[in-house]
Amino acid sequence: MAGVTGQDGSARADRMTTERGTRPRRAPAPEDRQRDAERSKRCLLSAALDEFAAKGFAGARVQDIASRAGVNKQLISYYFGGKEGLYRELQRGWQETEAGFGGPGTPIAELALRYLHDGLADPRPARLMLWRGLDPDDDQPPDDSSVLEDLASMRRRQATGELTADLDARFLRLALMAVVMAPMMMPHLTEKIFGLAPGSPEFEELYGEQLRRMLRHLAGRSE
Amino acid sequence: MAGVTGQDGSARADRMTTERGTRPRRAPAPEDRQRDAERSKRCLLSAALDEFAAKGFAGARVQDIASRAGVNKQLISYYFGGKEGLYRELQRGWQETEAGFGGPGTPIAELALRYLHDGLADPRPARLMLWRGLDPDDDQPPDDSSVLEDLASMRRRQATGELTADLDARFLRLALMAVVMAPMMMPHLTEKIFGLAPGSPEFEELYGEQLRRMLRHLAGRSE
DNA sequence: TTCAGTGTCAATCAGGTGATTGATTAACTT
DNA sequence: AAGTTAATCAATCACCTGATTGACACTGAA
Repeated sequence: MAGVTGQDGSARADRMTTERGTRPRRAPAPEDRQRDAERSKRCLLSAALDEFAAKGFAGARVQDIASRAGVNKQLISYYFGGKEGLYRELQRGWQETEAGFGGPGTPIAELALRYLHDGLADPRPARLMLWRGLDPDDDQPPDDSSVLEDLASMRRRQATGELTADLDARFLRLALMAVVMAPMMMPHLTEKIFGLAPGSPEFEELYGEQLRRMLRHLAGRSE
Repeated sequence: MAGVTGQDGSARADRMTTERGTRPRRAPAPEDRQRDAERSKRCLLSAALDEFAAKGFAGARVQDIASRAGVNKQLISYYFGGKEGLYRELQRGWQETEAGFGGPGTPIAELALRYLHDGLADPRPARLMLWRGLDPDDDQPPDDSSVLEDLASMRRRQATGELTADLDARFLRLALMAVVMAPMMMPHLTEKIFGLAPGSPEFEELYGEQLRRMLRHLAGRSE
């Protein structure tokens, strides 16, 4: 984290004397303008996802987030109202893009594999969720709708015979989620057990196939 | 936890003047002596388990641990060499009592239910483990032996027909663990899905039965 | 009673935290 | 060209962290 600062007085002086005189004054700069609030926000959010996912809220340091984003740490207060605001914004933004466990027509195995793939490719959101779940003073938003939706979807699959009706839909929902997320939640243990890095293609291939087989075991009779 | 402190100057003065004069001088106090290093250590360890399990290492505060234990926070340094030493000691002590996933003759369902029961009754060790797994700069001890043992046990069960040979033993190990631990790892979500507190007897009964059924689905043919 | 050793604690320390302040400048408007 | 606004940052703030210090009382032995 030491070499990323690069924000001392000299650099500013350079810009003032050299750049200002060199660059054409009337160039608004299409993509690489020096000052871009949106880009700064984006960088901060991305860096925050990294840091929070890696160390949790209590363990993350705003200085590290700012350094990673390449901006001054004060911007966190400026744009998001502080560390906590940034954290909240992160959750808000992710919840919007979350598709829910739905997907009416898609086979459950395909859904699970997609979640597995996404989670292994970028475990940050899953880890963030885990950390939130562990943190007692992290007020989980109600968000009942998507849960109910998922349960309805599960029951539909049971009615179709895609999933066994022998098991409670709620159990199926939680258990399936747990199995899919296990490699992201316990990467150390996973690697120790499988001898493969959870992020490697080999692992995804292997685990995905196992997931498929497990779901076959949990299928209803008519399928 | 607020009333347990009782460590201000006045209290000490009281003890000095009143108690010393009142209590018989030659009473070594069998169980409730005021100064008992072992008891202090025990209280600190218990309080630390509470705090670390609840907030993780970074989120826990030594002052809170000391207050909960009813002793001065300096004792943490005195007995364990600081916050980190206490954390390590906690892990060491727990690892010793951990029985491993073994249990040769016991049915796998019974083992799973036992783990479920223990975990629901006191989720602290499980949560601590979770937190350790999440924390990147928490050096997990190798501890390969128990993992290998568990895998061997799984394969044995597959050979017996207690578990299907269709699935990889490694997958079975991780998946089963994930499903058992899910309610402890995601208590909020669990309660939202089931409408029951993970700690309630009703939930344990329900979840346990589901676990049993799932294992039946994953049983081999001969059983 | 005296005396040393251990258990305990209040006071303090140095370092790091996130937040605030005020100044400076890029980008835009007139 | 001059003025305005928004974006950025260095410096500083008050606070809190875990660790250290130095004292002191309880305990048991002499």
